[in-house]
Amino acid sequence: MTGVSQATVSLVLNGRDDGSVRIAPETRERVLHAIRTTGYVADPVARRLAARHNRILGVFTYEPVFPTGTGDFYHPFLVGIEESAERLGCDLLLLTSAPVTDGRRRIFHDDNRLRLADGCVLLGRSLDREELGRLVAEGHPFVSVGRRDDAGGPVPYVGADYPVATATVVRRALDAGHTALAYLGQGAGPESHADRFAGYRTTLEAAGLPVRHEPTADRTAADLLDTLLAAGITAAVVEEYADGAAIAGLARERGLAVPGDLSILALGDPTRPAASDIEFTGFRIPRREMGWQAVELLTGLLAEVPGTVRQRLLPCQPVDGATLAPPPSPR
Amino acid sequence: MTGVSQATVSLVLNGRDDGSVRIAPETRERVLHAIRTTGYVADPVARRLAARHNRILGVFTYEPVFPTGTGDFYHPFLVGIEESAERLGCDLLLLTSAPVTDGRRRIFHDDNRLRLADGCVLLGRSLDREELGRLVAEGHPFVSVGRRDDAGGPVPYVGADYPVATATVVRRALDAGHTALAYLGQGAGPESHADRFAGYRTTLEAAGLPVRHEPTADRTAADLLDTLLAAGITAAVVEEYADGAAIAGLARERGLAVPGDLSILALGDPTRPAASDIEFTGFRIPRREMGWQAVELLTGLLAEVPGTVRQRLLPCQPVDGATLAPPPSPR
DNA sequence: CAACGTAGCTAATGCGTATTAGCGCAGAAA
DNA sequence: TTTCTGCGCTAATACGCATTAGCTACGTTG
Repeated sequence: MTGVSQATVSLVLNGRDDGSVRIAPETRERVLHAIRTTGYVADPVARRLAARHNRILGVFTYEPVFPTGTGDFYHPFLVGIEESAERLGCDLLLLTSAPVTDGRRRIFHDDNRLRLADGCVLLGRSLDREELGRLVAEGHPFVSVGRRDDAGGPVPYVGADYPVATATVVRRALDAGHTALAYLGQGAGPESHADRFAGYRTTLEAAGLPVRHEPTADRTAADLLDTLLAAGITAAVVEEYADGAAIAGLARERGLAVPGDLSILALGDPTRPAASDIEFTGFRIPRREMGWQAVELLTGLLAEVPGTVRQRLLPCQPVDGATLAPPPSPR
Repeated sequence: MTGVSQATVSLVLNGRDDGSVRIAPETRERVLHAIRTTGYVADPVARRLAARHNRILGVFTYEPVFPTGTGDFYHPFLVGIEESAERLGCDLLLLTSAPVTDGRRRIFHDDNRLRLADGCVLLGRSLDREELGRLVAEGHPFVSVGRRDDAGGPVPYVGADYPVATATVVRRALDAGHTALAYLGQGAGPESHADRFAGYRTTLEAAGLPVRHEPTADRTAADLLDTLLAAGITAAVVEEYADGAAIAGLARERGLAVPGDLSILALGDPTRPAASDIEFTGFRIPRREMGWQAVELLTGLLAEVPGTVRQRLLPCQPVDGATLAPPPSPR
């Protein structure tokens, strides 16, 4: 159309104006005009193949991205991710094709489109350590949403500061007069659980109080409640919101007052749908902010911005709630 | 590693076994072994460049994908889209980079990654007709979630059958004895609104009743309620759930009974956050199913499956609700 | 007038794969 | 022995762009 070479079009298209390349303003205008009238857009695939990057960020989740069963726990993360991506002019590639093997999605399989993206954000309660290690080893740029232990190298992440948030909540209980507390949940396994428990443990140890821990896996609310009451526990620190809701509901059914007879502290937002109109004392995970910063961090890594902090812990927001009261006076 | 050519690796990788190509089982095994040990994965970009498709589906929304302000109205669509994509082994490319011009996102801009995907799902209340026309004209495979009028050609879509759903709701009101109804909302503009109004109009006309219509734009709930009462309306058919909630709330504040004094029929789920504990009589939009089928249809188009129905209307699910009662006996 | 510089552009190449025509070779047929 | 046949594989090319060395034409300088 313009009698100009493909190279020139490419140069104009990319607005190359640096010292090494010069295009006559008149030619440039002619080409731009042709581009405008034809609506020509460079093929993003070829572009990526040649240029090695394309402003596409992968998003991998170990659970469905748009969850139905997890009470939309992940939704706020994605809101933050999307906002940030939009601001930075990036597209998001949801790696939904990852096949489920042994009950979980796998990043690495024989047709993964991971490398189509410049980098990748990882989301999920527990990431597969082997896959994480491989990401590190192969040098794929990525950021985890949620703190992760090293996996053959430091893992870049944007996490929530569960130790501090949990410690703060526990200290509130101590300040209210509680001396018999128990941690309900795994307290181990995924970093998010271990971190909570660590905050709980150190706070109680510092106060010289016993560190009680009740696992919840495969136990009924009734069993748990019985155990707590038998042990004289006055404040339950629950890892999972849903467990807190179940116990609170049951306690009230039995005529016990929450928090009058039993205080309940929830360590974060519901990850499973939990029907409850109670507002629990505890904290909120800055999910949107975490998603937002994860993308920020990832693009920072990609641009190799010097001085980028690769591991960030964000503070959680305390929630006063209505489930903490002084312990009942001993009978 | 195996002393074999790149072409052979490609053939093995793609499991080519058809008559035209033959690989000795032994060689094949050697190559596969090398692939396994090195964890080699073909570059998806180069693959796409050469093969012209890559099982990536674009998702374009005219509002943010993970909405905060729209009360998650779009979320169920995305759940369906993701489920379907996962089942089909497709990844999703969220076109979040689309810049906002004149208050809305634009598909076509000078760096759109649209063509990176094999096809595209479009989501949003009202799609830009010009852009829609261009998609059709340029032959981009796409499917709209929600019915769309032709745009320089038929638009493939998976929509909700608003005419029938609305007609059904209105007929319920007629059966309950109402003769003074009014439609509250735009009733025009986006197809979804026009379709609702069409269902309303035809039903009333068939019954020989007047077709009243009150626009809601820029009007307060008080103004609307006054107008309805002054006109002796006994049943309000509201396009927007949130408007229904506002009017119902206000009516009750004023001591009116809903539905005793005024029945309110909602034409679908909330698109704006609406705090209301009322369950409105009306219908539910099969959002998840729509998303699901949109992806199905799109992959059908891409595979050029013969006999693919390109325009589908899905039935809405009636909701009995608690806001329809016989009209009050005239005073 | 020759050597040199510079602005403006193009030819050529690489990115990593899929595809296809066709080559070499071994065994069968003549 | 020669010709034929089909199997197993490879060389070469296309895909559409970004990049860069280098070419041409037109001053400029000594």
